[in-house]
Amino acid sequence: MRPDLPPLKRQRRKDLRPEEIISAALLEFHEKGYAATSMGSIAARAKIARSTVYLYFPDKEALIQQAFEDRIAAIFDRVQVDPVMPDGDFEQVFRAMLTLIYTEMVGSDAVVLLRILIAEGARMPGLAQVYHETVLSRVDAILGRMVASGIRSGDLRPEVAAFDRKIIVAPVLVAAVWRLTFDAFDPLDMPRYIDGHVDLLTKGLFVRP
Amino acid sequence: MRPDLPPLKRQRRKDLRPEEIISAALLEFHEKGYAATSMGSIAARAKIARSTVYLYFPDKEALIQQAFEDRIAAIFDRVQVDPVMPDGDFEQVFRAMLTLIYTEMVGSDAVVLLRILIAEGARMPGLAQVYHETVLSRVDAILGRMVASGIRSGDLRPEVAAFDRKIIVAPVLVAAVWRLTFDAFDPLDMPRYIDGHVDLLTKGLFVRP
DNA sequence: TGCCTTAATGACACATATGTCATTAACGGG
DNA sequence: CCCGTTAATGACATATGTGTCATTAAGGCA
Repeated sequence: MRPDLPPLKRQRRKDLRPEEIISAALLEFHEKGYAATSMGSIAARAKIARSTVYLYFPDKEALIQQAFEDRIAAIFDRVQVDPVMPDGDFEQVFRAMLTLIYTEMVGSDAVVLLRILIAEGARMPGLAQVYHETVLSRVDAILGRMVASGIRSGDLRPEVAAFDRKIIVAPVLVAAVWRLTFDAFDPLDMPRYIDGHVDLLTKGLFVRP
Repeated sequence: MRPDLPPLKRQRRKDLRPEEIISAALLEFHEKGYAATSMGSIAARAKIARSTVYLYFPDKEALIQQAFEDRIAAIFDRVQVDPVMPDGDFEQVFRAMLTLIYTEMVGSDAVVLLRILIAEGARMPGLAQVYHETVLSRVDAILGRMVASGIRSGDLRPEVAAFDRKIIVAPVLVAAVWRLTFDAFDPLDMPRYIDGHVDLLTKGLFVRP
């Protein structure tokens, strides 16, 4: 295991720096939180001088803003499916969709973003807005189309159209928060959790014969 | 309107200070976030010298810990009902319980605590533990009793017993987070939200005839 | 009223963060 | 191969925060 200690004399790579800095920053934010993280520790993690960071980002807020836009774009690139799923078995459709959201939510940078957003969102409207416009409104729109289609096909109760659709996906967010905060001493049983969620949803949303 | 500027020479009141400091601290935490708040600004808000704070709390972490315990106790003092509600109309029971949780959650210090918890919980296990042991496990226990009773009476589907009960109250937490973060530019319609939540819950939890 | 306990204060020594700028050296084109 | 552009650096000036301690004065009691 070669220790990367040989300090590998200074390198010039203008185009790679931003991404490296963002990655380092998100790691630091994850460990210490946004407010408690200094530009110095970010630079250290990226193995560059602190002043180098200022070459690419005017300050910490610009950095987190850029990080948000980048990572959110990455998530949607990865998912990229616009689930116009078959109108067939709606329970299956919901389960598939929720499983997708769960896996995209718990793994990856999305959780870190979420935590920063909750912690600092009120003081950084830019972040909240980006997140709202991209992630939230898009998810809501997709859900809206699914629900409308389900009602048309007679699978879903018409009253569901009036729901605030945040209610439908709320357990996902709670699961994410739980893993961030309480999982250490009261771990979440994900399969059981998802089963419960789907069961509650379908039995609640579907017209009973 | 008498300006309270006349600096009202220094007062000695050992017994009132802790509460005053905690209140000031929570206001600061709410505005700037926990990590970004300094002992100095807390002292300023409480109108005392910074060094006076150290007379009562060794550091910021001890202060927030005490604040948590105090405020959580206050919430339960205020609520204090152990809802062994009538087994009659379960939809009404759920609605009453959820309305209670909603009002206790959105107003008051509970939201500030929640935000701090999500932001810093991973780095401050003490906070997470207090919150988990008091608020969460108690709410879960109450819910558990309600569900068991509902199943016994034949109102609730037996499968509900296997649910992770966090799913049932998840929309409450989402509403709280939403108000903290997105309400400024996409306000939450609470009555409609609660209606949707109750409707989803009951139609999902109840045995259909 | 005047004294004494001690709550409250202001200042000190130290630590950490920010943003800027003159200097250094990587490395690609001539 | 060397030289010029410029990415990268280290140091400086400034700002803000922490924790401690000797000093001050509030206010209850004799």
